[in-house]
Amino acid sequence: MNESVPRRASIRDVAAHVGMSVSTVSRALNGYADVSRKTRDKVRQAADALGYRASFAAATLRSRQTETVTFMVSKPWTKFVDPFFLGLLDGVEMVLQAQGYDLQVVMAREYDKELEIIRRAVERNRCDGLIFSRTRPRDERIDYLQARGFPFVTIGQTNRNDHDWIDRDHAIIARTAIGRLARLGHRRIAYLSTPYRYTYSHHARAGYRQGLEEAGLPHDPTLEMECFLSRRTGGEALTELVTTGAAPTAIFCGNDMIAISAMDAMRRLGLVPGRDIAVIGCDDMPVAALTDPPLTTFSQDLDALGMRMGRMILAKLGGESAPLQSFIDSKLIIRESDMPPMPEGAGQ
Amino acid sequence: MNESVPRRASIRDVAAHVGMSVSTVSRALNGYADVSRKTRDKVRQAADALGYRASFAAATLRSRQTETVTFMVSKPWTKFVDPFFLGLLDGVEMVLQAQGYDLQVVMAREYDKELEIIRRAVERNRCDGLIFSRTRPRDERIDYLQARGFPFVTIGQTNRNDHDWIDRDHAIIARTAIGRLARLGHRRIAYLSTPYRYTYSHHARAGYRQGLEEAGLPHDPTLEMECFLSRRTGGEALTELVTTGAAPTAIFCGNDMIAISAMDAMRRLGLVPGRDIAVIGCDDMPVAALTDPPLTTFSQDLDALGMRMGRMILAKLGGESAPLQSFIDSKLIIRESDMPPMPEGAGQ
DNA sequence: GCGCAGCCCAAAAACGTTTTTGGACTAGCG
DNA sequence: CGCTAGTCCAAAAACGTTTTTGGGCTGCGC
Repeated sequence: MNESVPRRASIRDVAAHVGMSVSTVSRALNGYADVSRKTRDKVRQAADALGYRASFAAATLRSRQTETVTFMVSKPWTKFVDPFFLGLLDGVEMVLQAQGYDLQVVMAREYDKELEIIRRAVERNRCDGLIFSRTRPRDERIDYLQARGFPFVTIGQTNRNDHDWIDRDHAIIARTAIGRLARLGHRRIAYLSTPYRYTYSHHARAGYRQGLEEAGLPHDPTLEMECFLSRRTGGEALTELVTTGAAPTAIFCGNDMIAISAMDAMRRLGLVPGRDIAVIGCDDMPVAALTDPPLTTFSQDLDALGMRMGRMILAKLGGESAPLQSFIDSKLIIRESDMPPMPEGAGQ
Repeated sequence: MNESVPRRASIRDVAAHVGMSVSTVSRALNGYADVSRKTRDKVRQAADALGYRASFAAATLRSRQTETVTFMVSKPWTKFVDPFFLGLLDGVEMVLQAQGYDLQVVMAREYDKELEIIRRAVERNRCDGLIFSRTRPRDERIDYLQARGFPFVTIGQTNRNDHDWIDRDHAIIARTAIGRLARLGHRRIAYLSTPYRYTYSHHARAGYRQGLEEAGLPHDPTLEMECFLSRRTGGEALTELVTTGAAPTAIFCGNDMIAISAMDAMRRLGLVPGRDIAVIGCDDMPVAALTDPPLTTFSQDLDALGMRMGRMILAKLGGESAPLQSFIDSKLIIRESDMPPMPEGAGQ
């Protein structure tokens, strides 16, 4: 179809053009020290003139280096949830490209496919390092990569936790939220959890319980509800709590989507979100500032998170062998959804 | 570091294992017709047993085929704007993977870098086809690819328009919006445009003007304002309109972000969005349903758009040479922000 | 028995780099 | 002058596939 396009210049052409050997050209282009500055300049100039670029396939075939990091994005990060994702990528890409690395993103539709996607990438040698998230307490992706010694960084921890990760400290976040609600005077505080298949949900729950204890509040298991994106949303969980008569006066939600969904349900039940039931979310999605009332929630500095991840994976590729593990800051953003409880007897 | 991992099985190993030649194994694995079914099964089985996977680099080096499509996402698609992006990717990926193609995403921080990114991908042979968006009236990315005969599909048109694209019909969208606002009784309708560097902004403006004409309304150039994400946001444009005394009673916004920003400014000016100034947006971002008042806007079926793009690029890779160009449907989603104008004299 | 398809397969070339190996030249030192 | 170290470079091997080329079987028709 495009036969008319002249064959691309190869390294041989460049070598012929400058009257040097192929190996010298290669070494010059790759910045090796044992080629004189004059030679290097001459080679580079010739390469530019001929429009030469090293074939990616040939280079990685020989060197076994792709200079590429793959970021696998899990499917439930979609629609509403994904502002998180893109902000993150931005940070990662920024630090990778500064070191000459390419960032590639692949999508995983279902969790079942994630391991296969990783195996493909690793075994076909399509990247030098991996980044992914949504870690689970027992995560086969991590088992696989650890066994193979392949460099990777995750967002989130696991039970084994002997690998490289970065995470928010969800235990502290939850504790902080409960502490604040308790100080406002709430005594029945529910935890609307993200799915327990993810490790961080457990950390948040632990923080929730610790927060209750510190505030001297009893732990009522019926106030802990696991929520999902489709089946039993935050709204459905809240409705359940209210209609079974176990209504809390405040809720802490594992993420903003749950909080928004719950506030929606409150309105449907004739309750005023924030006033009748206080709510604190987590993530500080852009929408959080726009809800009614504006949502009190926990921020995350996505750029910082992304850049930190980029630096971590680069460190790994550079040969760092000690596990790199770190928490990233998260601040409570106080808006208007966390009001004190209604005075006794003033309710319905 | 990971020297202990046994060398990966190569095609030679599986050939030896089944006692056949390397070429037969290759042909069997790649499903050529001239290898018997029995042989193929035997080979596949051996490959599985040995955990063999063809080296990506070696395969593309020889065959010049990457079986990969690259999607370049432009930077201004970030934070708030990106639900668009991820929904799209989902559709594309779905149809690509059904044909055994991989989808890769790369990010472009600034427009200046986009051409360079494309050149790198094409000239280093990292993909067989490209998808990108945010087309401009004169778009050097497209000039480059067309000249090279490299397969690509864009979201959006250009002035040359002799390439493959998919787009919403922004002229019709704008016309529809103006028509509706005019029928509601509005006579001063502003157009808060997306940046004119993008082709579709011009189409929308043309539709806006045509809509005015069809409604028998005069065209007042001061009611056309170009808006950006940072400098002169929708809110700033609206403030300008109102404070210079040229206030419209309705606005049509090139996208939902502009609309949201404008509604925000209205409140700051003591105006009630929807009631004092009607607003219609475009995109139907998830937030649109949550604004106050809920935003009337134009939908886009992202899955459908993505899948259509996937099919288009596959057709191109399959050798289709005629230009593929198509519009994708967009429906007006009526919510509450497009109210009739206030009765004369009832203002402030 | 011979020729001819049709099916199956093996050997080797080719893809375009990077890396290894080894050697030539120069400068410095005794 | 001879030796050594340092600098620069060339030739060739290697990476792991796919594709090309060519050839050996088997069965069938004559």
